[in-house]
Amino acid sequence: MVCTVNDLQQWKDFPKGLKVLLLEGDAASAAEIKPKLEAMDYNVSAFCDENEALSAISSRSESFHIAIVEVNINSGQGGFKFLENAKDLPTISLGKSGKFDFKRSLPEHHDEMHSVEFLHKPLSEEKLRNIWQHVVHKAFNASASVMSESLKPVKESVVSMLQLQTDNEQQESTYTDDDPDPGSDKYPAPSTPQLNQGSRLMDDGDCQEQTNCSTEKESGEHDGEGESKSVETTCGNLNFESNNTNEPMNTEKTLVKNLREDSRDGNHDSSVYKHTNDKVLSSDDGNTKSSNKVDSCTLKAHRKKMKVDWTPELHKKFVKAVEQLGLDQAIPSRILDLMKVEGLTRHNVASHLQKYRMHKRQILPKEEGRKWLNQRDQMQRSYCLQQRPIMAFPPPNHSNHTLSPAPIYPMWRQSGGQAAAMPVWGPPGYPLWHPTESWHWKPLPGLQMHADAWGCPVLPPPQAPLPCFSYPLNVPGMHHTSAVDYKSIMPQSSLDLHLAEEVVDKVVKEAISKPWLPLPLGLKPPSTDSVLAELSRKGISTFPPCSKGS
DNA sequence: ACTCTAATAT
DNA sequence: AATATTAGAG
Repeated sequence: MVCTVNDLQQWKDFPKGLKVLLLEGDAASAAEIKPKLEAMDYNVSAFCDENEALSAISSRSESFHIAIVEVNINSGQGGFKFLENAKDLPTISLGKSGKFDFKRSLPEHHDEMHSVEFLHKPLSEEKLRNIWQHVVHKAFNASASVMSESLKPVKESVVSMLQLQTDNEQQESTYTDDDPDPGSDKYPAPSTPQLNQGSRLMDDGDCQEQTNCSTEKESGEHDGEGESKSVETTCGNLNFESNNTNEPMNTEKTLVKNLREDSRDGNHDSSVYKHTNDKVLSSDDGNTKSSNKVDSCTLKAHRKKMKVDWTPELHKKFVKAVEQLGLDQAIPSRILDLMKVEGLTRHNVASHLQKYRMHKRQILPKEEGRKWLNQRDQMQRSYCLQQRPIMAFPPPNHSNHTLSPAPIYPMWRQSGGQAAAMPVWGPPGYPLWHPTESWHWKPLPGLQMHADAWGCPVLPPPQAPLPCFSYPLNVPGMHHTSAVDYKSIMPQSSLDLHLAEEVVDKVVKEAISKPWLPLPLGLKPPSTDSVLAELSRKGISTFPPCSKGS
């Protein structure tokens, strides 16, 4: 039957001797694959007849560790029956052609249910070799169900890990030398150069955790989790390293971490950082070369709080939530709600928010100050522009002075107090916003993808599009808005007065504080429409009707 | 009870 | 270096 964790532990030179059932449509391909598997020291039983295979597993099911089954979508019985009946076995489905996504063509219930993986026919050696990982996975699966819920994370990390599995480690043909650690570092990841940068600090985190774990373990003050112990050990021995070069099985790569509120919260449901879409993923931001390690820490996690890995994805969610909330209302709890990331705690968010705000405060005022002067730079592609041309100047060649070359859009400034964070976004596909004084979110040089980390090119949520100007409103009929207000609203214009830009700032300031005057620099006031939209967004609906146009 | 901030710990 | 944790204040 299925391998247990213990089995694995005791398995001397795993995966040598792994018993593989091969069910192939035709003898020819069976004859082709079988030797390959055998060359890897797998113990292969090949079948061409589904029923034979079935009776084989039913009569001595314990003698197989894994099955590789060719499924044939076109012919009614191509392997499905076997799949149905071999649920106990980790089963790899084999697709005839690599040309189409046969996985999708499978009857729904065959999806994840019965196969641990789907492979296309021209099988690479690596893929064949890696099948042992599914056995491991299954073992974890089983133990997880026996053990506490808290082990799920482990299982899941293994799962996701396995999904990443791919072509690596071609070099050695076998794992031989009784090394029970087939995934260890001696198989360096052949990742694509440009992808390398994607690999991130996860490892640090893991290591750190690992440290924690062992420490904690040694202190031994633990509930006698005998089982978990054994798994831990096993985990420790199994360091998978896999690379993702495959069709990215739609899944974002995830290395699941789990979190938990501290004991006083008594919040037990929070443990796992994962949820299909809403998981705290760690990871190489969609990159590759992930060196995933399943370590004891993952287990431990259910005791200790784990660090949240604020990946760009996660951060994006965060930013999106913040923007959706409208900045001034962006408080941890609400953000948390919006993010809908399981396992994430308010604390986590708060902490992140703190950083986020600091960042914004640090860089935005400057940007803001320059914006006005910088307008010449903002290009036409601006999202804002499509609604309202702001700039009267034609785009210049290049501002080679200090000005940020990136288009910055005047944003709505929120009075309300300190943190006047503001979204900066732009049209999709435009590499706007290079945070000039970019806070190195992920200081990987050249890793542009992080530009949007704090970056904000998060598009305005369709539900609550924000107007994208911040020019102080001066609408006919709204004259009660005083210049004093503007000052409090945009105090930053005085910040840089002592700098070289002081002249510019002056102009800006003036424009801000005297909205009734004609705008300098060809600036146009915001349209009434935009103003109204913003007002209504802010719940102000009682304003005198005003005439269109300015 | 929650948020914010700063300081400090990991 | 990035997060978490803590503490004090609002």
